[in-house]
Amino acid sequence: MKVSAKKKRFLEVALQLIHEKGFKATTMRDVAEKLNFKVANVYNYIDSKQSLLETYLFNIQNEFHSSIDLIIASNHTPKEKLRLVVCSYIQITAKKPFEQALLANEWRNLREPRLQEFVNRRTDYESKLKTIIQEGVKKGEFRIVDVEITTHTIMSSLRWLYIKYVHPKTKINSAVIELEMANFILAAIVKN
Amino acid sequence: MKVSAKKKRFLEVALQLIHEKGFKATTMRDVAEKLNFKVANVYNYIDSKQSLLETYLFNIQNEFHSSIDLIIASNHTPKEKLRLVVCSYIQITAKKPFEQALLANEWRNLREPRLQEFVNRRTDYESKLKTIIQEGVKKGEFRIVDVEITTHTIMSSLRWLYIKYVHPKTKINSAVIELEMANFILAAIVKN
DNA sequence: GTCTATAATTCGATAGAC
DNA sequence: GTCTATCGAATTATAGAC
Repeated sequence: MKVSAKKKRFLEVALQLIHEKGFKATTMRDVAEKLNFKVANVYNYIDSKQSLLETYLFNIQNEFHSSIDLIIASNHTPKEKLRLVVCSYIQITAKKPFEQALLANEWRNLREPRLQEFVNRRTDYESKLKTIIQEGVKKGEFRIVDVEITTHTIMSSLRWLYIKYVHPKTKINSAVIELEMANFILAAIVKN
Repeated sequence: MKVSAKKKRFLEVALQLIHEKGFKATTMRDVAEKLNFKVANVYNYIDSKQSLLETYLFNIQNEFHSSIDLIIASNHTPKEKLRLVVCSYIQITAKKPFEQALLANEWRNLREPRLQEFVNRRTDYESKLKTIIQEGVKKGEFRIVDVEITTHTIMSSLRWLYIKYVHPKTKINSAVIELEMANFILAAIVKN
């Protein structure tokens, strides 16, 4: 399915506005105004405001899953897998910082049954990461940690990074960020 | 100023609803209904929906500041200071998990000029933590890290914890969580 | 403190002409 | 695809009686 250049622009503008003001606070009138047309035209591009949110969230969520699935299926050690998860997380964030911001802040605005679907898939991602941690502890690569707390903490520690890309004060070097973050997280749980 | 038991109950119910549904999505009708009276009575307890949000956010923000100010003024080493910051952060979260959730998720709904005020104070808190990290690096207690990234990462890693207290699956032992989190964060940056 | 009634706005979405 | 016009619903907040 082809997406026209106009629709692409619509989706970008809406995404940025929703990030800035929040989903509920962003009106379709806001989006239309920024694109210099009237509200009614919004519905040339989307079915509803809700479906718009769903598009952003499920697309990037799928991307995270594809990425971690590849890593889990690989033959790396848990330590290497964890480093790869961190780096790929940052790469996705770098590529789609606004979507990542929505993932962090706006998913609550989904409605059932999509909300439950989203939460389930997020839990699923957490379980995948948890498996890596667990394996690392079992193999003696990682310190003995509370696996659930550690998994949540690692995920949470990465969650702020979109700010770096949304509001770049200077030119961003993702390699530097990847190194810094991976060092932090690995140092936190790898055995000496 | 005395707060009546009824007002206290009102503030609690409203807080929980705002946490569950989000600030924008929570209507004063929702709150009234849960308290078994009509919408109009809401305004016996508050001036406006906005001022309600401000109350929650600035109260807990002040608590975080009081706490870190004491730690900074102490004679502890940077490493000990960081441990204390982590532990006091968790203690405040344990005491006020719903307010902490608002701090993480709903602050965007503040309006100017209070929004700017809030953001400034938050930046101020970050600077205080940054100072501790910087001191630790300078004294050779901490690895050489990017101080800004590390500060944000530490703060972000703590931000999910309210979930543990809002949805307690089992009886929560805060001492265990404090130990686990402090170990994680200190291991991440303390030199061997 | 509780109610009814209502003002004043805002917003998502549709109808239908061009 | 763009517009005007408008519906219908929801929401914050106030006025005023009891």
